[in-house]
Amino acid sequence: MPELPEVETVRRSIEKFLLEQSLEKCECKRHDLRYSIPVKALEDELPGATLDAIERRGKVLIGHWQLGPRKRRCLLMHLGMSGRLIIQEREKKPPVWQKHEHVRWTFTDHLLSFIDPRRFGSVEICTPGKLSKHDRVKNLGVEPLGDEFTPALLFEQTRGRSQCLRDLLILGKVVAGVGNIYANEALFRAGVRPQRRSNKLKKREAKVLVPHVKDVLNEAVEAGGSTLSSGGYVDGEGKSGWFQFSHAVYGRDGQPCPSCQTKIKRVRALKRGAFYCSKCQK
DNA sequence: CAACCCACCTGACTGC
DNA sequence: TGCAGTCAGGTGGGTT
Repeated sequence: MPELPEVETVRRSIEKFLLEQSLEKCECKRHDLRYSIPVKALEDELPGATLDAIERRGKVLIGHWQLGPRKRRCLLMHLGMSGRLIIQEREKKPPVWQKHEHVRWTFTDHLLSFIDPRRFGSVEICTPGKLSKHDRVKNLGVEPLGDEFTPALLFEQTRGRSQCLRDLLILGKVVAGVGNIYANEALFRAGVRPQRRSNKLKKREAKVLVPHVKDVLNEAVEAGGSTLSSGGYVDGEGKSGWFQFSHAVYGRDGQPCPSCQTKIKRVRALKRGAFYCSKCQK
């Protein structure tokens, strides 16, 4: 569900409302998410701490907490397919736990809730020193919106790989945070089919694909992400995104291509849909 | 190492 | 209205 733009939108909500705030308590309703939630550390160690910074690596949110003069911890949060982080103003009475609300952080003025019906998401904790070696972070490719993601890097990384480009983009080893929606959209803009083998990508195609990946992601962040259906993604304040109305191919199989009116096709790869225009994309 | 398949889990939607 | 089948924004483990 949440790809980089959705995670970035949530990150900004958290930054806006929770930075420098002190944590009063943390409660865990259930721990059996994708990885077992460290209940004891969250409930016993974290209260009294201050959220110093919130950063994003790919689709992973990393909260930096100051627990004491020399004690710091990093909280890694992944939203999986259906996860949400919702911020509410604190009322006199704590609200009843929602269905699928698994963790709740109570700050001085706000509540932060981690809600995840499918439980593919995770909440983990580690020390700052071990952050770069953490399982959720250590194998991630470059940030797509950063300077390291260049046509030269993409071209070099496509050599010797036969997997299709859509998969190369979403699997995170080369570039981190691009999911199925934005991979399909960027490939459409670049005129390259999602099922094209990576090692068949030409240098001049890499040159246009990389800026399109960046543009699609930046536009989606500006639009607050994509909300695909009711009950779908919302930002920290519960607001839907609207980039779904700008999708050219994703989820539009059978509908006309916005550029040439040809019917958008859908194929399956890695058990997931890939969408393209057979006329505009080669 | 790379490619591929599958499982994890719940809910929304489609078609009969 | 119900019920079965299909699909979903992600990712890591196992197998070939």
